[in-house]
Amino acid sequence: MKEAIQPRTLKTRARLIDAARQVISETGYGALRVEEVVQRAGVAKGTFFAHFRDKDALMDHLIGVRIDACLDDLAAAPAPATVADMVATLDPLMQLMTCERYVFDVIVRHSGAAAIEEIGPIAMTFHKLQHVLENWVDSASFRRDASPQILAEGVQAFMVNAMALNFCALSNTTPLSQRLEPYLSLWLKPD
Amino acid sequence: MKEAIQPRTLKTRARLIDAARQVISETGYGALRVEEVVQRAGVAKGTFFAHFRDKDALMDHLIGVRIDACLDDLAAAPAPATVADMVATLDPLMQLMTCERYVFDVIVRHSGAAAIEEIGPIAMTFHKLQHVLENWVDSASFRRDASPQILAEGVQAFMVNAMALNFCALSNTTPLSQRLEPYLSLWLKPD
DNA sequence: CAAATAAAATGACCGTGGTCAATTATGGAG
DNA sequence: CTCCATAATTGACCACGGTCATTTTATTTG
Repeated sequence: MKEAIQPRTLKTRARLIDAARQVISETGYGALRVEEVVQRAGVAKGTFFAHFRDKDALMDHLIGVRIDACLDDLAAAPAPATVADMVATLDPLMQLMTCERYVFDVIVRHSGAAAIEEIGPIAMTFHKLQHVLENWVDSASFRRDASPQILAEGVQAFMVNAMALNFCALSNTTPLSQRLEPYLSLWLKPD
Repeated sequence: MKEAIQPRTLKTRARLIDAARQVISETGYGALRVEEVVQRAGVAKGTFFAHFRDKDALMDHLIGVRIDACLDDLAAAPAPATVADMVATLDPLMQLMTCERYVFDVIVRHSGAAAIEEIGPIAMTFHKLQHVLENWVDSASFRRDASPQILAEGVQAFMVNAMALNFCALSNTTPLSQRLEPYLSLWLKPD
C-alpha cells in the first residue's frame, strides 16, 4: 500500500504550472488553451488531466494563489477606520478579481464549494477574506448592533455585486470602489 | 433593401423553442444538447445558430420568459409589509432561479449585459425586478433614509448572495429564504 | 540484478459547441 | 410565369475540453 508521490510528479506539475503562467502572461487567462500549456510543458494532454481534474482546477489554483497573496497584503495593512478607507483598501483585491471577465467568472464559480471535500483554493480565499473583514468590521467606527460575521458577509455580497456590475454596460463608467462605497456606508453605518 | 422576416423563420424558431422545451422537461436545462434540439426540431445544426447566437442565447430566452412570468405574479401580488413577508414573496422567484445549478449560472452570466445593444431577456428581468423591489421598499415599514433605488439594489445583491450560497456545501442545509431574512432585516430596517 | 508491482505518462479518440461556403426556398419585379 | 436578389437552410468541418486503454518509467521484493 505505497502511496508516496514520486519527485517526477512534482516536476511535471511544476512544469505545467510554469507553462500556464507563461501563456497567461502573454495572452491572458481567458485565452489559455490546455493544448498550448501541454505543448510548452512538453507533456501529453492526458498528463495534464492526471494533475488537474479539469481546466478549471488549474485556474482555481493559479487565481487562488494570486488572491491569497493579495489577501496577505490586506491582512498586513492596518484595519481601515472609515468606509472610504475600507473601499480603498479593498480596491487592489477587486481589481485583481476583475482583471478579466473570464477570471471573475471562474472566481464566482468557485467561491462556494459544491461539496465539502471539494473546497478549492479560491473557496479558501473567501474564508480568509471573511476573517479579515470580520476583524475590520469589529471596530468602534462601525455599527455594533449586528455580529461581525453577518456584517462581513454583507460586505462580501456587496463586493461581488459591485464587481459583477463592472462588466455591465450600463454602469461600467463608474470605478469599482466608487460603486461599492454607498452600499457599505449604508450597510456598516446606519443612522 | 427588404428585411421582412419570412413566416418560415418564425415557424422554424418556434419549432426550435418547442423542441428545446420538450428536452428540458425531460432531462432538465443542464443536460440539453443542441444536437438533440435540432434533431427533434427536424432542422440542421447550422439553422440553430442562425436563430440563436449560441446555446446561451437560447437559455437566456427560455429562462428569461419563465422569470418574467414569475415577476408578473410578484408585481400583481400586494406589496409585502414586513421583511419576513418580502422574503416569503420572493421565494418562488428564488426557487425558480436555483432549480438547477446550471440555470443559476446562466442567470448570473446574463444578469448584466456586457454591451448596451446586447441586453437580453434575463438582463431585462433584473431591471423589472429592480422596479418591483423599489416599489416594495418605498413604504413606511422600511427605512427611509436611503433611496428606494439603492435599497432595491441591495436586496438584489443579497438575493444573489443567498442563492449562490445555496449551492455551497457548507450552508445548503438552510432553506434559501431563511438565509436571506437576516440580511434584509439589517438592510431594510436598521435601528 | 531480475522479476514483479505500482505509478506516471501517452496519444488516439470522443462529445459537444460553433463556423461557413455552398445550396435551396421565398417573394417581388417585369 | 420567369427571373433574380435575398433570406434561410444545410451539413461537413473545426476547436477545444476531456477520457481511457495501453505503454513507459520508477520502486520494491526476492
